[in-house]
Amino acid sequence: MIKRTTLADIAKAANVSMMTVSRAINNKPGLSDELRQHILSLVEEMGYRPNTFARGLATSQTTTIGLVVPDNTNPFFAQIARGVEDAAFENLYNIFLVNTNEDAVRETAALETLWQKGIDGVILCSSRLSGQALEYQVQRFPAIVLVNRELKQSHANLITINVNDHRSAQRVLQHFMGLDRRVIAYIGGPANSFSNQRRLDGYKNGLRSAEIPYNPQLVMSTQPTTEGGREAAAVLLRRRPDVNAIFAYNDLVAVGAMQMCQELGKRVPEDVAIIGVDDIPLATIIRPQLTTMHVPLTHIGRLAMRALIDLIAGEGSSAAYQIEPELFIRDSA
Amino acid sequence: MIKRTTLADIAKAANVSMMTVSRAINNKPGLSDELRQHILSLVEEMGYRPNTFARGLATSQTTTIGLVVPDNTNPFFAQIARGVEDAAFENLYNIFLVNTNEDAVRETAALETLWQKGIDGVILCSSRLSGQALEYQVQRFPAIVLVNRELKQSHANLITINVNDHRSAQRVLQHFMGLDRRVIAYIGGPANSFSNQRRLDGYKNGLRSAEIPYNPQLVMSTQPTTEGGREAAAVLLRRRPDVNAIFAYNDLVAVGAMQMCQELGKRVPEDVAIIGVDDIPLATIIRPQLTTMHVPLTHIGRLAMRALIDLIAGEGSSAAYQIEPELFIRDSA
DNA sequence: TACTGTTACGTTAGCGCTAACTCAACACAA
DNA sequence: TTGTGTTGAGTTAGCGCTAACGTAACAGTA
Repeated sequence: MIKRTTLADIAKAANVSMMTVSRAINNKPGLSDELRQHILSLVEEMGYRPNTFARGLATSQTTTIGLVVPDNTNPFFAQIARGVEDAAFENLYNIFLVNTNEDAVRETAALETLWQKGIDGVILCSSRLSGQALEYQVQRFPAIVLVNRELKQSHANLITINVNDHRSAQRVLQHFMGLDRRVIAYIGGPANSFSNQRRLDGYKNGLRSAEIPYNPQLVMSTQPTTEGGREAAAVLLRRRPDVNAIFAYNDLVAVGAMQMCQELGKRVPEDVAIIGVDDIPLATIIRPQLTTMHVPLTHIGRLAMRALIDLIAGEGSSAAYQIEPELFIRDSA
Repeated sequence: MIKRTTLADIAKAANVSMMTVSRAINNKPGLSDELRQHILSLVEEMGYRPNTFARGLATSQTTTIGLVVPDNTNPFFAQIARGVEDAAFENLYNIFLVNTNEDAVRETAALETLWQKGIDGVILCSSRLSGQALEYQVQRFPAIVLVNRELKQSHANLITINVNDHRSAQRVLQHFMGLDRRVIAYIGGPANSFSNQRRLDGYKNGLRSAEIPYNPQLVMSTQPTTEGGREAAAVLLRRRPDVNAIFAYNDLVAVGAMQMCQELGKRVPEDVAIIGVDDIPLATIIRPQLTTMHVPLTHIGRLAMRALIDLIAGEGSSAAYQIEPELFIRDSA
């Protein structure tokens, strides 16, 4: 390991005070351009890099944020994380990545250690915390961005980013209507998921607009995985073999449902039309290619990071972004 | 934001010196159990959490490591990252995640900022750095684990973890032989990839054992994506329509190749047998399910993290782990 | 009794940096 | 000449913590 060059080393070499060096490297006024150039060249030459701990201790600012996701393996969060990381890199921020495994206890523990690290802010995705616990976290961190979650009260240091699930579901139903499908099932995600609730509302709403009565038999709840989609579809098709359209919680569920349909002898999209949500890479890999509500995941990640930076800088203000997904019509519906 | 409780606050409340409190919370000897208990209860009560910056500055130890991957969106790295993160969480470590986008310049920049943060160690996956640049990084960090990359010289603070690509390729060829396939193509990854080189060697070796002459016409090089697999397979099948087995660089390439085969009227596995490497989730989602060399990715991640922790603690020593993949026979071969 | 070790603490100093203040030198106006 | 800014530095203090050393009190040994 290399011994680090410190501010003091530079100061000695330049025969000035540490403060002058500090001003030079932080681009602050108070010294002649000539001297600044001289110091900067010494910095370069001696390979000086500021110690982030010392700086953090002195300023109580790190250029570090926390990114909390249920599972970075899930393409949905992987894409968001990538967007966050890209924007962070461009702005010289570093990110702590933590998985919560959809577990509120682990999520709390993660936020605890992040807080100890004194980070500047958090991007919290699909939080499973209760409203109260979330309020606590919001007021303890300097800045926080909530993705896929809302909060009743607004806070000066809080920004939320949500997909317009309600309209998303309505758009899907509208497309099914255009295809003349009337027996439309909804294979939803975990019951405690907020976006699931909103999509279900949108689904009911869409039915109402088309004057189709809502039938609980056509609504399932399952894990947001292909396996979950398979199981739910199996149960659904046994219960209601006349189903001719499925709106799935996400693409993973949609793919699972699609395969189960095919295994049970249904053709997709001829017999059963299927639409997912998210537009993960798998959607275009699978055959037939999946019709889905495209959600700009990387964009959301970048947006979250930029919003957080503004919040940290005190330039942003409380806001609630709504992301409007777009229907990408491919082969499954 | 909440004003933090400091060591001094606790010390004052307990009417002891800060050092005694420090000893109590760090579980070090030098005070009575009674006093320790009293202090710990005060810590609990007053909600004290040590400031990591101050501690880092005083000890030059963070409990933080860097995880550098080409792209966290790639299921291969996502799985590894998940393993790393899980092991880190269990050991109370935090991880900085950085993407390099397969770009050596960005990789260097990433390592630079990580070094500034004074992290305890790095897990560097599929590094694109030159041997020389890598040597430099190895000697600058306290501890480093290289995944999917080797280094000629060994270092006391370095551990490498590699998949046995050579044997992997041989195993694939052996399986093809068992299926009586003799016109075997290799669709490789980027030319500058090390594992690609090793797999190609294994491929050649496997051919030699079977006394099949090596034919460059049957070897392609492409991007490690489904799109890359599609393109390469299209070219390959035009050039050699008699190909009856394809060994793909990874599962993504295998899936792309499989789809192109099907689109060109070849049945998989009857006309063309296909085997990939990695066993990402997609392998069991796609139909026919992909026969592939299973690589225990999450396990590799956990192993990397544990090895790094040992290295940091000074308990580990230079080592080169070889991971032996296993052939998972499914439907594509 | 004097010496030696052990236990249970306290003191000092410093990690590397920056905020906030001080101060000298000079220019310029009244 | 005196007063008033302005510029370009330096000085001081402290962020919160811990390593290393110091020390008082007591027990055990010869």
